[in-house]
Amino acid sequence: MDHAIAAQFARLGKALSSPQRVLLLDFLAQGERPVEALATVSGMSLANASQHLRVLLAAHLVANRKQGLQVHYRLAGSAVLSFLASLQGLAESQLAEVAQAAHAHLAVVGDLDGVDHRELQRRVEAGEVVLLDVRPAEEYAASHLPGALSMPADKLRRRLTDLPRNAEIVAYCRGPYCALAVAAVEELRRRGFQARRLADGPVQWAQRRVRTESGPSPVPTNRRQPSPRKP
Amino acid sequence: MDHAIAAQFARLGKALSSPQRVLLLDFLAQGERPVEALATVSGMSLANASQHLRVLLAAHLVANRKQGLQVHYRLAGSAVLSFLASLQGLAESQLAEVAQAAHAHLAVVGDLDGVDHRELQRRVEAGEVVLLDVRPAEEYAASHLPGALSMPADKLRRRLTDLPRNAEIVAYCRGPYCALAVAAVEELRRRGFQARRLADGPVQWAQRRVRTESGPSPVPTNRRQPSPRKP
DNA sequence: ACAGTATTCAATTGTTCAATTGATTACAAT
DNA sequence: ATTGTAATCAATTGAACAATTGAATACTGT
Repeated sequence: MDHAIAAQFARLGKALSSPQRVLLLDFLAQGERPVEALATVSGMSLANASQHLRVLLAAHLVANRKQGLQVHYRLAGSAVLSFLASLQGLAESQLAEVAQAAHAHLAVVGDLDGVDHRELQRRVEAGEVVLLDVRPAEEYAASHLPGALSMPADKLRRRLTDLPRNAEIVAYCRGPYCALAVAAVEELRRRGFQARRLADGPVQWAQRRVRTESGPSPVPTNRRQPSPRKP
Repeated sequence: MDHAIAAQFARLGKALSSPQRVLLLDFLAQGERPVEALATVSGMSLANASQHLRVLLAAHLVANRKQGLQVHYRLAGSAVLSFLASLQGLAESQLAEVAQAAHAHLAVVGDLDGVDHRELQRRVEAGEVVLLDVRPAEEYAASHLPGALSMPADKLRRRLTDLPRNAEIVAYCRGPYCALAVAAVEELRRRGFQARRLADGPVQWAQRRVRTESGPSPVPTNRRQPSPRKP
């Protein structure tokens, strides 16, 4: 391999060499976001987030588009998403720290991990399972599992009455390293619901070619029976 | 995703952020090598190569073992190999420079790229194709395609008489970014042989789960008919 | 045109990194 | 024990990087 070509590969490594940029990519895996939202969610100053995004842009890992005053960033393509999946896979297999950290405070008894999404889909459609997407509404809108209800973590408590006590509740969020669904499941169990966490998130869906939908929640703020059934 | 977990992912990115380390990983993808060999082939000083290898070791991307005076390094597992494949895939899809560089001076008319290895294997066994592995002998020994002959690039000229003029010759080396097979094919064509390059190398074999063999060449320096036939 | 907002740019700081050099360790052979 | 060799360590240099700050740009709404 030539030095010049190795340097090109290293460009991608450099882009991934900062924890902040990895964090940004992970958020971008949830869908397109404006700079300010990314800065807030990753805990960086606006200018700093902007500069990190430019680095990712220079590495062609993200793309952006201007809409009014805001600049929306997104992953540069599905290749980036599947690469992130393989990076996470590598980290889990090679870095004991990652697996340990993940399973230490991010696991709940009865986690669904590496689940058969086709079977899950069938159970959702049959009404045996209520799927909860506990990410922020924008991330649900960008991409979610078919049949899932948008139930942002901070609104869960207020909407408990919408949830059935006879069906199993499966909550998911951004992926195996996201704490939202863990907290949601623990809360639900405390309230007497039968709840489990689905560890997969958009990165894993992409890797396993799981079908997704996009668009806003079918039941925005209504107080109706939210469990979707076959017509 | 937590900051601490992102930092773990970034460890891997950091390890890949230097062209020299990418180069080392690419050579290690060919098989286990002692430090000195890696330093030589990558054009680094011994101390420098050693330090880069320690960085890769700290990231758990490589492992080593001591044999006598020498320390032999190898990839830490097959997960690393498949990750390298996905890194190369990402680079090709996202960085126009890579694809361009590769196809500029590393392509030969009639390259086999993304070939069906099962079909290739059949033709090799049927004697319709002579497979040449033009990498150094150690790399051939570490892993090669079944039925391939070890024909290091620097010995090709002396062994031209071993090659058939009626069968097609397919040469491969370290992968799409390796120049050895390109040079070999051009040389062979000048001499009137019917030759093509197989762009795949060990990284691609791993990705496509192509069967490989290891061990020394079946015809070390003999002047015998080297074309392998079915018994 | 004007004010307001989202983002980017530019200059600065302290930190981290890559390569070189020379010294040191670990081991094998004799 | 002594010698030689492979690899690593330690200390140094200059270069690249991350975060902060304040200014500049680009666009919207009025």
